[in-house]
Amino acid sequence: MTDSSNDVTPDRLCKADALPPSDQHAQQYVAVRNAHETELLEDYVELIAHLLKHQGEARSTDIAARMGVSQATVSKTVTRLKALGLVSSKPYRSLFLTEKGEAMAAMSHQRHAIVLQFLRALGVSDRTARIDAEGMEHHVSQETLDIMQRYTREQERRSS
Amino acid sequence: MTDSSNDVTPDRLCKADALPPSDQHAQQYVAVRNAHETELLEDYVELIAHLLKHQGEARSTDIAARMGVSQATVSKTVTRLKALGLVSSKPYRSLFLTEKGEAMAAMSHQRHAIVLQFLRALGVSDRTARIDAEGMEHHVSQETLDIMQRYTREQERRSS
DNA sequence: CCTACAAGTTAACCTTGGCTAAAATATTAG
DNA sequence: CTAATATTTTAGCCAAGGTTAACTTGTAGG
Repeated sequence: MTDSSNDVTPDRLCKADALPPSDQHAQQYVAVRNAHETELLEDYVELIAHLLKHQGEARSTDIAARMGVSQATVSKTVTRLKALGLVSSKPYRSLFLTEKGEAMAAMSHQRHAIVLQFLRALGVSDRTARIDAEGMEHHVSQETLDIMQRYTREQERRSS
Repeated sequence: MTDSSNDVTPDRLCKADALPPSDQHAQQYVAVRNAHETELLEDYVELIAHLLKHQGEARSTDIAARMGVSQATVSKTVTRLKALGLVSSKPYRSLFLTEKGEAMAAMSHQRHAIVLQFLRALGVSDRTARIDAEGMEHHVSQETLDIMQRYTREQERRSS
């Protein structure tokens, strides 16, 4: 029995609780896995962009400190970012973003900002909002982002 | 210069945009990495609990289909779940949750439901809400969950 | 100028979470 | 009961993202 639709399921137990069909359900997990793949890259370029803008320079040391990892890890990840054409740098020198990297950083930063502002508008404390936004940002679709942005604006309008 | 607080930063460019201090910033990423570690485990136990409840049985085949991975992958992950004391099973037979596994499944399911309902209450379409909830659920703190739940109830009250 | 220290890189290792292919075990049909 | 089919497990592979330790390169001070 490969198909689970013709089963002797205790249907009395479920209701609105039912899962979507297998293939559709699988796509959800696939989407999450895909998000995971780019997550770290996005965090890096976002952070690099920020450092470039606010410190004038993006150094491995600072990235390591901010990401909470060792410099060796940064070095390895940067190698990957370079291979992907997101970052450029000369050996032992500080980092720069390619156009592609900048584009990704801008997108990522915008999404991050939308989620963060939304959480604050909802009433979440600053500390928590920051942590949650960091984790959530990569999993929020455009549709939801639009709705969040609308909500935030609505809240701001009211409190002014 | 290890400390980045005494820098010649172009401060005119920032504002509300400033990053938190390095150590605090690092904690955010650490939190996300920690969440990632348990994410998959939670998804598995949640799914197993669901299958047990709705199909009466949790089989590797179904899990593989629902998660969108190969059976070999399921087998390997289940080994890990068993080592962690979340799942029990005899070789070549279907799976069960330990008490610990059931507790985790219940928590995870509740969180999932809160996030999903919240997104729907916000006005996100069902399809998108499902996908986003799947990705977001592991990154939403208790504080935010409480606020989401309150919001959802508020919405439901209004539309009745 | 050269020496010490800071910063970046490399090497060797680990775990997780995927995969395919092949082997072992159940189940079902004839 | 046995043969075909379905399911589960195992083995061997890979990439990502961590680690520490050792090495290289850059930068300041004396």
